[in-house]
Amino acid sequence: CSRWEEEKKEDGVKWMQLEHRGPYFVPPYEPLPEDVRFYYDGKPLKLSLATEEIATFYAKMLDHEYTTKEIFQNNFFHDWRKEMTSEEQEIIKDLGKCDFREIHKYFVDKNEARKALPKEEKQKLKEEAEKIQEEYGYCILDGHREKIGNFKTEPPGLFRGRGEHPKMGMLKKRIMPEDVIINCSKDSKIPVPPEGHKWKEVRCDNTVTWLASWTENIQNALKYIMLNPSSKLKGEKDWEKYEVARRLKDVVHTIRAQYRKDWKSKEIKKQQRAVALYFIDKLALRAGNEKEEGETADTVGCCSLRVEHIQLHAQLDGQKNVVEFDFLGKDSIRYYNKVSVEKPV
DNA sequence: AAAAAGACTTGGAAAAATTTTT
DNA sequence: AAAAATTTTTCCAAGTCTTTTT
Repeated sequence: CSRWEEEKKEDGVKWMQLEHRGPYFVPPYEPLPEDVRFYYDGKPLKLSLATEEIATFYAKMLDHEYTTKEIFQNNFFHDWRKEMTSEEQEIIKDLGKCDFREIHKYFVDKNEARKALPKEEKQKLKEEAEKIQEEYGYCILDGHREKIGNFKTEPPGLFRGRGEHPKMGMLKKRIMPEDVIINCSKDSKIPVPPEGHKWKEVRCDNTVTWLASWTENIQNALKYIMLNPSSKLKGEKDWEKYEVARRLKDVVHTIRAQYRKDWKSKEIKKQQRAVALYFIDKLALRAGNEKEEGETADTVGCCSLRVEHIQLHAQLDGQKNVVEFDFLGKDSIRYYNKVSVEKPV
């Protein structure tokens, strides 16, 4: 019996049994050695543990272009100050007077030391990582041992949006067991939270595929621990997708004919839809959804294109009827293209 | 009906591992 | 053996689409 033929489940039900060990938490912060110092206004200043940790996030990024951006600096400094003790808040009032260079150097050196480690030391580290992978990297789903995609919680750090993101530099907080919702089957061994902690919630919802989730503090969005694409659940979904594509192949001619007809429609909506469909088909543009302004970088897809994103030319570079696109798409990737289109468009 | 929340997929960048060149 | 180039893997923000709430 092939894995594809296992009994069909009820509508929406994704599994009957799910057992795992919960997410693997990143190790706690290790304080800097005494001789690695932070300087404020030229003088060394000993920081509290929490403040120091956040300082290291910034220090590690010192040679990254992010740290030269004003939004990044402002967001970082604002969030950093929030976590300082009141004494620290009294002193540290200007990011320009903060000197992270010694901390930065410490991490650069540390990285190099790690690279130069003797071969057997490296081997040992590798084996330890594999042990963790064995323990936390797999789950039991309906009797099969399946690989998990991301079994570690995301480490704390500074948010790096893509493109001109208004939230770049904000503090991404450490995920605690108290933030995490565990999803597993009732009869399974329920994962044990780390010593001295408890889960936010343990639930048994077999209509979803995630094993654990938490709310991330930057966008206030949910993050999930899910299976690896090689797993059965994902594989099946993927297969469905290709099935849809296969069916599409048979009707694509009809769709193309329909939208050509709709170009001449009297209804403006129909016309717009037809033109959009044409661009998606011909240029493989993304569909494009609505989204909140100011919360994210300003990017668009096909249906959210605005007039300022295109220019029309009856004649350009020896081609007729050219549409010139210029906009930021997913991840603020610039989309720039000139296409000659069929006349009515 | 609209808006918000939830659940997944996507894909680029960075890191790590591996191979090739010097 | 070191360095450089290339490939693979990991990571995670940012999309899309669906479901739930208002």
